[in-house]
Amino acid sequence: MEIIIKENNLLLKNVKDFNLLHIFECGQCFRFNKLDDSSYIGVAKGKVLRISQKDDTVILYDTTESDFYNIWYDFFDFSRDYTLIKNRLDVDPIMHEAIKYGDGIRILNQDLWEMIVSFIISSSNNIPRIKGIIERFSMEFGRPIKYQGETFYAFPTPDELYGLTREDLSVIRAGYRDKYIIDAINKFYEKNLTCDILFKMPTPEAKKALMTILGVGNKVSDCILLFGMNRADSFPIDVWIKRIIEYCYFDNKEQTINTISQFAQNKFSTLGGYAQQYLFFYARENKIGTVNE
DNA sequence: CACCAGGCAAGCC
DNA sequence: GGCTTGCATGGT
Repeated sequence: MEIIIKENNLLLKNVKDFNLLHIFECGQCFRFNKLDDSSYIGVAKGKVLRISQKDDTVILYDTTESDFYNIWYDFFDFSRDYTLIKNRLDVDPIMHEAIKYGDGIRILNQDLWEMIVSFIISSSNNIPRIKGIIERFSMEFGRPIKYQGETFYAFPTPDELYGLTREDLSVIRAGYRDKYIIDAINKFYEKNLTCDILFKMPTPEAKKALMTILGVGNKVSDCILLFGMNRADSFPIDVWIKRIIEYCYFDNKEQTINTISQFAQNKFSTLGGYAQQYLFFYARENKIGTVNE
């Protein structure tokens, strides 16, 4: 990868295993949106980023070299060799197809606190509405950031949120999940649970700790581990993953979550998280296992 | 009008 | 322990 500074923009040339559309449409990130020119804009790590791609050239707009190295290099997981991951996961015709279809997916390293709240909101919900709730949440309680004459909002921190009541939260229209968000705020504010504490724990222990938060169960904790803590040994099983695994590997017969979890563990081991993203994207975009499939 | 959406907690047995 | 049910809201 070659880095070129051009006016206020940063050009990355010869970028491998990177597809902006797949990265932002595979359901891992709720705060980036496509513009008319098919670039993406969003807020992460307290900054606004606009980014575009043409073939193997990626442009980060209005970005300094130091922000690239300090923030976006890690955010886009550029240190990881996805060619190696794809080769290791290419173990059967189904995975081969899913990897080919979702080529260029990367698992972003997003803020842990943001992932906790975002995936609490995600439960029994659909992606457009999840994005709406998170956007209102940030707009109401987050710090404003000016960018090109427009105002964006950072994801609010536990300190900024402490003391909010369910009534205060009603403006974001999260439904019954508001009490779960408040429980997460309290646990973080009281330092019973912090990002530092969680990062120091091995995956099974971190999962247990996360599940002490109300509204964080088996699936939500796996998403938090995968998207907020870089724990690719977790394999979140939602309705889509359950459906595609049953459809492709179990003759479309219903299986328990435990069976599917064991199956993924045996098949993908420590790369389960990456396998999950390819399968999720493939299943959703092709409506695998649904009536219209 | 039902039914569903990146599930979960609480209440049963 | 496992199984069932209610849950806010908005889209189809």
